[in-house]
Formats: sequence, C-alpha cells, structure tokens
Amino acid sequence: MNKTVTPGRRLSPGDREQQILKGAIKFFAERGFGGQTRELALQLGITQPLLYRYFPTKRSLIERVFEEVYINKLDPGWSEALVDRTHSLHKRLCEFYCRYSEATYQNEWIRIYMFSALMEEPLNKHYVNLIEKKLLTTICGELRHYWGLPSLQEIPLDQLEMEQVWVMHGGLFYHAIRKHIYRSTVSRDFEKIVSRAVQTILEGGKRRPPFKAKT
Amino acid sequence: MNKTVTPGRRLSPGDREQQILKGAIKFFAERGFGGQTRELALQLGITQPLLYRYFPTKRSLIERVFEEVYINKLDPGWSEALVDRTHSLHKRLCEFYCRYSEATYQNEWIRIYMFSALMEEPLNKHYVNLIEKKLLTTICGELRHYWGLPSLQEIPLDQLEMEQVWVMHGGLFYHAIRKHIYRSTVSRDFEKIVSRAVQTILEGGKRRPPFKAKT
DNA sequence: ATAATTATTTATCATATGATAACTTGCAGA
DNA sequence: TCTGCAAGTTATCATATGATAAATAATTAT
Repeated sequence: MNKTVTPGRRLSPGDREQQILKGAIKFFAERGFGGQTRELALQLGITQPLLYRYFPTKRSLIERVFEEVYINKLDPGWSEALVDRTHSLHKRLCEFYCRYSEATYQNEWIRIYMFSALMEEPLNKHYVNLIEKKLLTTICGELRHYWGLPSLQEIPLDQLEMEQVWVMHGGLFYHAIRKHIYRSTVSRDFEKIVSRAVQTILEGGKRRPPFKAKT
Repeated sequence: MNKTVTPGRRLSPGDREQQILKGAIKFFAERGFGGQTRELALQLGITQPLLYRYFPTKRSLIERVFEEVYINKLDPGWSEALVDRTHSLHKRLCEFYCRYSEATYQNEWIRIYMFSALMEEPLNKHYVNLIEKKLLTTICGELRHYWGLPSLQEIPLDQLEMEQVWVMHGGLFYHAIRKHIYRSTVSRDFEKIVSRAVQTILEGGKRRPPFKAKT
C-alpha cells in the first residue's frame, strides 16, 4: 500500500551506519531507550531489519549512542584555561561555562544524559566523577586563591566547599534541564546568566570563607 | 510449583488499592513507566490480573501515581512565610528550602518528576509554572526589598532577575538530582548547603542590582 | 552486457506484554 | 453449617516487539 522508503537509495556501509547512529541519537533522546526499533527505522526511512545489519542488537546500538554522545565532550584544555591567572577568575569561569554549555547543554545530550542516569548507566557515574574530580576541584582551588584563602595543598578540600560549587554548577545545568527536558521557555541569553551566577559566587563567597580557617 | 503469594491474605478493596498505589510509586520510580505490570505485581506479591481489578488500564494507574506524587506537595503557607518580614530573609529562605526539600527532594518524588518531565507530561509543565509564578516570584520580590531596590509593583520583574533565582533554586534542586538520580554520595547536611547558597545570593547580588535601575 | 556481490526488503519467528474471561476460594451473614 | 458475594488466581488472548532467514534489487567487476 504505502511504500515507506523510496527505493534505489543504497548507501555505503559507513554512511548508513553513521546515518543510523545520528538518527538513533535523535530518536532515543526523544523517546527514551524504550523506543521501538520499528519506529526508529520508520523515522530513518529504512526498514527495521536493516538496523540489525549494522548493529547486532538494540542494546549494542544504544551503547554506540552513549559513546557518541559522551566521548570527547570534555576538553582537557578547559582545566588549563581555568587556572590561567593572567585573566580574571570571573572571565575564566564565564568562558568555561560558555564552552561547557556549548558542548553539553544541547537537547540530545541533556536528554540522553538524564535517561541514562535514570537507567543507572555506569557511564553517567563515571562522567559525574570526572566533572567533580577534574573541573569542580579546579574551580574550588581558584576560588580559594580569589578569596585569599590557603591553597588546596595547604588545607584539603572541604565537602561543603565542593557542595557550594555544585550549587552554582547545578544551577547552570538546571537551566539546560528547564529548556530541554521541561521544555520551558527560558532566557536565551545564557552568557548573562552565567556572568551573574559567577559574580554572585565570587562576591557572595567572600565574606564567609568556605571552611573554618585554621589559625 | 512456587506459590508466589501466601494464600489467605484478602484485603479490603480500599486497602488493596492503597497497597498497589504505594507499590506502583516505588516501582515506577525505579524502572520508569515502561516497567511491566507483571513485575510490579510480583513485587507486590499479587498476581498481575489483580491490578486490573483496581485500575482499568496501566495508564490509569500511572495517572493515579502522578496525582499521589504531585498533589498537595506545595503548601500555600510557604509563600506567606516567605514574606513575613519579622524574620531575616536569610532565615526565611533557609526555612523555605528546608520545608520544600522535605516535601519534594525525596527519591520517589524526584525520579517520578524527572521521568514524567522526559515524557512531557502536562503535569510537569503545570508544576514548573506554579513554582515560578508563585514561589520564585515571591522570592524575587523579597530580594528586591533586601537589596533596597524598587518593589515589583514599581518596576516589573526582569527575566534575568528571575533566571538568577532559578540558578539558586536549580542548584539546590540539583543536589537532589545528584543524590537520587545520579545516586552520587552527597553531603548529608543539606541545611548547611542551603544556608551557604542563600547567603551567597544575598551577598553576591548586592553589588550589582539585577536590572538597570530607572533613574 | 552479464555475472557477482551485497545493501535492502519482505516474510516470519519467538517471546513479551497489556488486558480479559473463567474459575477458585476466603469470608460474612443466615 | 451452609450459601452467596467478591477478592484473588489460572488460563488465555491479541498485539507488540526484538530478532532472523530468505528473497530482491542496486551496484560493481569482468
């Protein structure tokens, strides 16, 4: 009755695999990983069994989606830029969050991230750990310096200190959640929001140091 | 072979319905709404068809779960307490976020909230709207007063101003996401985190007013 | 042009899964 | 104790869904 695909469109295996992968990212980001292979195939304009020529199981396709979405999103250069004290910390943090948000605060990334977290995918835990150990710890160290407090070598990082940075980080991340998961209408001017949030923590953290300073 | 339920346990319809509902909340919070009715029944220690004696469809059970989880979580008294200027704003905000988190930052609530948001359930949008229009707007007004700025009647709420409060709100909410969705180990002392976050916005927002003040 | 290759489709399987019907059994009231 | 009601179970249906095998057709090589 209805020919679902226009015949005569054969792709090279490499191209087809990429097309399926890209389509799967889009599809699963919308429907979650419970989405059905038939519907994915329909959306791709191919038949469902063709998926299995390129990916042996649905699960294997999902794994590839994870890889594609998670891999190479965290630029190691960011940590270095964060500690480059030739620029103001305000500027460095703003710069960082703008780069970071460009890389991750995107519809597909955010939604797949949240779906995978709810599924308890180990990738998520790994990712969160990376954020905390590499990026947020670095930020904590720079805040110490900005506030004229002892370095992390002198006094180890306090849990509450880290939580304070998590509140800023999470608050900015939540902007992406509101936009892409809640689909609320949010301010488009993310740079201004970042600038304000960064200034708030820089100024607001001044008065009370994040830990009882050892005399 | 294996009798899944100990016979002789007949409950009154009311009790059974409640038991199923509570079990469903727990179950769907873990597995998402794609979780299977058979597995739910197993977890409840009843047979799957019995579910259909109390809920005509799976969807109807899910709807009831939403109701149960969302309804009566936002206390109207909170708005009033927020504007009670006999206490310091710091104290009022801390108090509010402690009450609010007790009501919502719970494992089942958070997870079902996020699942429903990803499913684009209208309830989520409704809820977010309520938060913004009632609670966050109130907080914006109190911040204006605290900073010695014109009231919301005099100068209407600016979008960036609201976003600033969303960053704090989202940052605190994100703590619950880390705990219940990422299942990270987070600081147990939420009160301190709130206190710090509130102080940060109160102090950090002082210097630069959230909008260009009309001269 | 013809044949070989292989990307893609059609047809189909096995199981999962929401839902229903028929049967069983515990329990309250006579 | 008997009986009727209704809570609960067993058996089963219809469809959905991941996956496979066989058939088809576009592309490449000769």
